[in-house]
Amino acid sequence: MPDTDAPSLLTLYPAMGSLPELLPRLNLVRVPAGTPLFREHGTCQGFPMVLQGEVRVSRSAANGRELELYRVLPGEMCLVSSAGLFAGQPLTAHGVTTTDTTLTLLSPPDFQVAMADPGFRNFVLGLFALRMADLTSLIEAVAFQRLDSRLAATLLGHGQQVRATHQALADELGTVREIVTRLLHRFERDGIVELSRECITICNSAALRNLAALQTR
Amino acid sequence: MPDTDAPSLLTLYPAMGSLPELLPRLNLVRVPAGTPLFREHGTCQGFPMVLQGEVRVSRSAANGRELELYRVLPGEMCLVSSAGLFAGQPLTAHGVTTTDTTLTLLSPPDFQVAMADPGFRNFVLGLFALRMADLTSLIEAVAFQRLDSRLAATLLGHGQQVRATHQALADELGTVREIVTRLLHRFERDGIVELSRECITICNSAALRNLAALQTR
DNA sequence: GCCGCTTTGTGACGCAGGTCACAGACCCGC
DNA sequence: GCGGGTCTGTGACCTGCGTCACAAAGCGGC
Repeated sequence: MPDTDAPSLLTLYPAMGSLPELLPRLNLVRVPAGTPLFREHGTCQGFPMVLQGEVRVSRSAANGRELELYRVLPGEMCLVSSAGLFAGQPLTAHGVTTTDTTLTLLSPPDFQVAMADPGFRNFVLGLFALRMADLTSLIEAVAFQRLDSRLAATLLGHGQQVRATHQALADELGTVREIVTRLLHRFERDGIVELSRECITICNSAALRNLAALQTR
Repeated sequence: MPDTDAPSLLTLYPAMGSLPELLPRLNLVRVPAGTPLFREHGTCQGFPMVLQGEVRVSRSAANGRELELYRVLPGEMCLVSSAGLFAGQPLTAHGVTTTDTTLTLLSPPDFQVAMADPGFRNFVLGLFALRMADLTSLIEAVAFQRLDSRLAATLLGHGQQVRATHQALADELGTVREIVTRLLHRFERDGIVELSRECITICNSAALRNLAALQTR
């Protein structure tokens, strides 16, 4: 894992520039990949800001299936978790780091202070807007797109070489392992990907993009 | 349509109490049921606040199917439409009034002014939080619940007598008319509802609640 | 090499939900 | 009452996706 120094907080969160008084109170935390940061029904301590790494936010259902809602990248904040702080408490999702991650937590009172700043305010509102758009797109995908289409899109979002188990992909899509295996083999048969253990190599990304393009079910 | 005077803005939006300077700039608009307020890819003029009535926010897919995202009730604001103002422009949903509706529009500059007030800020953040929770619940429903379950829940949300066409219910659920008809007849056969043209009477709401309760598919 | 783990492959089977192509039923205006 | 509309009913059929119950790889430790 290439582990350079974390880029400075101000680079990723320029809106904090006008809030120098808060900076000393932010202590960075480094956590390894796979650390659970919060889970459903838990309470939320504050507003996580990611400096480096990635947080996977997903929701799991009764039957043990799971579905990824979105990922939090450096320069973003995790709003689902913080959303609990405004209205009814209980979190509706859980978050886990996918890689080694550096983050910091803005306490609720500090958040209030920060929100008094117009720049920070617009930053947060922008994040909210993006998330809402993400979620509605996900709704549309789940409701109207076929799984092969969604799997194609997911693969494209993981680079040329996708290092993931079929189960992990299933959890991302909200389905089960067998289906992912089946679809991947269909892709392989069509020369779109090559498969090996925990590794999917994309051969024909044009075809994948084609599949990913809206396709009713 | 029982049409009393609209309750005062301050009753529904107490957070506006500390912003008296904005009140004179808010002019109320009355629109009839079925008025389209905004559509996807449109731009957004401002932040709609509903005083009376209801706005249905939904998203439609390529194949002509439609899916309701949520409804905006008096005392709320429509955030999907306003979200476009922060980040990338294009709206991802469209909104239509379901009944005669009274609303007012907060212009973007006025919104900025309002957001400077801590009370209003928390009000807006609370709404965002609620919407996010709504949307994630919808995602879970669409991904993991069966249609009979979701239909049951939808019926329960419409009072004792549901006045709606099967097509309208289908649009709410993101499915097609035939399926709704089929499921409703199953409900009728089981003595849960009684059917007549554009009207569904709930006989056994306990059974409906039972159906609506999480049920894997 | 042996053993136990995780990951993958596979085929039979079921079923919810979507599609199509209708036929009635009801409603309203003329 | 007749003819247009919008609603509703229905049955045959298809298919994506999930379930189950396995078997076989590959990988690692000892």
